Amino acid sequence: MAKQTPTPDTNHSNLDQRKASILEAVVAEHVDTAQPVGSSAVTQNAKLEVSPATVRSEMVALERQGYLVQPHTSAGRVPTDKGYRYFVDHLKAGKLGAAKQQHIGDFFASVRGEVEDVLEQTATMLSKLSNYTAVVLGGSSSTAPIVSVQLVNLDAHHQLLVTVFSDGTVLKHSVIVDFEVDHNDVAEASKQLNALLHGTTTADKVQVPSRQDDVATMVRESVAVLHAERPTHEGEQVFIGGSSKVAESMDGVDNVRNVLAILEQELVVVSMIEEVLAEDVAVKIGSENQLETLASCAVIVAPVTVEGETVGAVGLLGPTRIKYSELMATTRTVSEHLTRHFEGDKER
Amino acid sequence: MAKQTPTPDTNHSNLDQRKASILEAVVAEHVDTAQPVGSSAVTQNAKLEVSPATVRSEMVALERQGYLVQPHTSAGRVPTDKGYRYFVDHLKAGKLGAAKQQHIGDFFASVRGEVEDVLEQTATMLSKLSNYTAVVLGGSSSTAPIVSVQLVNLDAHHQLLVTVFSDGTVLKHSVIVDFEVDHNDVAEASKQLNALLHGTTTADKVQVPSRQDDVATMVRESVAVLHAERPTHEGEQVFIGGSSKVAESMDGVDNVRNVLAILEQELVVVSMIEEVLAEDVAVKIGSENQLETLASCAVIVAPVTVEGETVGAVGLLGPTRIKYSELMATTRTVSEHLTRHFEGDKER
DNA sequence: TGCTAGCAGTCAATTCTACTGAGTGCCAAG
DNA sequence: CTTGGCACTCAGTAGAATTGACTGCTAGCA
Repeated sequence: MAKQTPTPDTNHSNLDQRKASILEAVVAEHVDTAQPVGSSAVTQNAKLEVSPATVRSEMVALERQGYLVQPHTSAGRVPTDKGYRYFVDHLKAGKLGAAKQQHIGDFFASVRGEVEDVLEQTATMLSKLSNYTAVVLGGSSSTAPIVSVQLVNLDAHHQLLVTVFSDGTVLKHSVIVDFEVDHNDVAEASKQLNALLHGTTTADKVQVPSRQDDVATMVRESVAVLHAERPTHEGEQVFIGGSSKVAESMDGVDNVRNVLAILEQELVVVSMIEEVLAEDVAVKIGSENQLETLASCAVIVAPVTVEGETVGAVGLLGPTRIKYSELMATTRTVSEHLTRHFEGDKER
Repeated sequence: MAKQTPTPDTNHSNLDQRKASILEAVVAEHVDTAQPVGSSAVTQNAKLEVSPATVRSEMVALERQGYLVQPHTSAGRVPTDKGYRYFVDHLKAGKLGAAKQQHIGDFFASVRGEVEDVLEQTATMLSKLSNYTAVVLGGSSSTAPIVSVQLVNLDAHHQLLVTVFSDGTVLKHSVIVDFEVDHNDVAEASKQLNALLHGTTTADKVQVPSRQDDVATMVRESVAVLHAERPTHEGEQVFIGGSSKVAESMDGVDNVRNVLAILEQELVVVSMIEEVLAEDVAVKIGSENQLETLASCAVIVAPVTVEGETVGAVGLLGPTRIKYSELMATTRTVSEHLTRHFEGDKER
C-alpha cells in the first residue's frame, strides 16, 4: 500500500498541485460569474488536461477539507473563506494593468492641496478605480513640531485650544476650568503657551508653571489636554469613498444596511482597519473579520509608512467574491504613491 | 341645471371637503401600509359616512385631476406627488409626541463640545429618531471676528494660512507664491497678518501694504485668499447621519445606489438643501426635486437662524411615502433647539 | 493505481396553469 | 346624489410539470 503516493491527501495546509489548480480555477470562475462552478467549467478553464470526472473526485476531497462548499446537491461548488484564504496566500504578487497604473500615477501627479483633501480625493479615486468602497486612514500628527498655539475664549468656563503643527495639521481641544476666566488672562495664557510649546512635539515633555493663579492653571490644563494620551485613534481621520458601491456589490438589503451602518461609525472602521494592519496581514476574508456583520466581506489593507512609522492606511471593502490579485495590487500601488507623496512633502 | 351645486369639480387647487378627506385618508393609509388603497379601506378609515361606491366615484375624479393613480386596473389608488403636495399644503401644523419632544430636549440638554461635534451628533440623533437619513448643514463663519492668523511654511512656494475665529472656527487656506520664500519672511508675514487682521471679520476691508517685497506679497496674497468671495457653499459643512437608513427605506437597489451616490457628493447635498430653503418651502416631494435621481424621495428642511440670518439647516431625506406631519414637526423642533443652542452660545 | 466515460439521481430554477381575491366601473333603483 | 349589486379585470400565489446543470458512483481501461 505504501508506494510513492503523489497524492498524499494531507490535512495540512498544503494541497497537491492539481487540487491547487482546481481551487484556483474555481475561485477565478466564481469571482467572474458569481455562480457556483461545476466540474466541466473547471476543465475548460484550467490548463489541466483531465476529464470532468477526475475534477469531480478532486472537488469532493477539496470539499471534505473545507475549501469548497456546495450550495445544494445538484449545484457546482463555491469557495469557502478557507478556500479564498488558500488562494490569496498562494497568490504570486500580481501586476497591475498599465492603464490603471497610469491612472493612479496621473492622479498623484496632479493632486494638490492640503493633506485632508488629498486623502479624501484618494479615497474617491480608489473607489472609482476599483468599483468598491475605499477607506483611507490619515494618521495623527504627533510627530510634527508645533508652530503656534492659540487659546480662544468661548464662554466663562470654556476655552478652545487651537494648535497648528508645522505640517499644516490643526487640532482643536476643549479646555474647561472651574473658575470664571478673565479675557486678559486668556491672552496671557495664550502667550505663555506659545513660548512654552513652540517647536516642541506632543511627545516632548515641557516644564509647566506650578503657580496656582488662573493663567498658570489654564496653561497647565491646556498642555495636559494636548499631551493627554489620546483614547486610541483620536486624531485619526477616516475618509470613505464610494459608500454607494456597497449597494452594488453586496447582495441582500440587510447586508447592505449592516455594512453601511458600520461605515457610519468611524471608530469601528478605524479599529477594523487597524486590526488587519496589526496582524501584518493585508487581507481579511469573510469570517476572519472580527465583526460578524462583515462575514460576507473581504477587506484589503495596505499601510502608509513614512520614515518607518505607520502614519495611515489604504483599504478596500468588498464582497468575498472579489478580484484579490488585482485589487491587492491596486491597494499596494496607491499606498506606495501616498507614501511617496508624503515623503516628498517632508523633503522639500 | 344651474342649481346650488356644492361640488363644482373645479380644476383649481381646491378640492371640496369630501375629496380632501378621501385624499387624506388615502395618503394616511398608504403611508402606513405601503399598499395601494381601495375604496372600502377609505370608508373604514375616514370619518366619512358614505359607501365605498361613492368613494369610488370621487376617486375617479381625484385621479382625473392628478392626485391619485392606479398601479394597475384592479388595484387601489396611490397618491401622486401632486397628491402628497396637496396633503402637505393643507396639513395643520402637527404636534410632536411628548416622548420624542422629551428625547430631543434631553439630547440638547446634554450635548457638549465643539460646533462640529454638536452638528454631527445632531445628525445622528435625528436619524435615529426618525429612522431616515438626516442632513445637518453648518453655515460658514464669516461673521465672527478673527482671533489669530498663522502662516505656516509647507514648502518653498507653498504656505498654509490658518485662521482662528472667536467662535472657535478654524479655516485653512493654501497660499502659493511664485518666488522661493525665506523662513524668516514667513514669520514676519505672520506677524503682520496678525496685526492687520486681528479683530476684523472676513467681510471687513483692510489696508494691505503695497510694497513689492516678498513679505508684503505674502501678506497681500493671504488676505486675498481669505477675503476671496467663496465659491458658493465653501466653508459650509455637511453632516450626514444614518445613510444606512437609505437601504431600509428606499426600495430597489438602483434607487439605493443612486441616493447614496448623491449623499456622497457634499456639494450636491448642499445645493439640494439650499434649493428647498431658497424657495421658503419646507418640503420637496418626488419630482419637485431638481435631481431626477430623487424622484422617489421626499426632502424636509428647516432653517437654523441666528439673529435673523440663516446659518445652517436641518434636513431629512426619505421616500415620498413618509409621515409628513410627524417628521416636519420633528425637523422643526430640532432646528429650533439648534437655533437656541447657538444663540445661547452667543449670549454667554 | 489512477483516469475516464457513462449513467442514474438530485434538486434549484423555470414555466405553465388555474385559481383567488381585492378592487374597479357601471347601472339601475332609492 | 347616493347606494347596492354585478360583471369584469388583473396581480399575485400556489401547485404541477419540465428542464437542465450538476453530482456521485461504478465499471472498464491504460
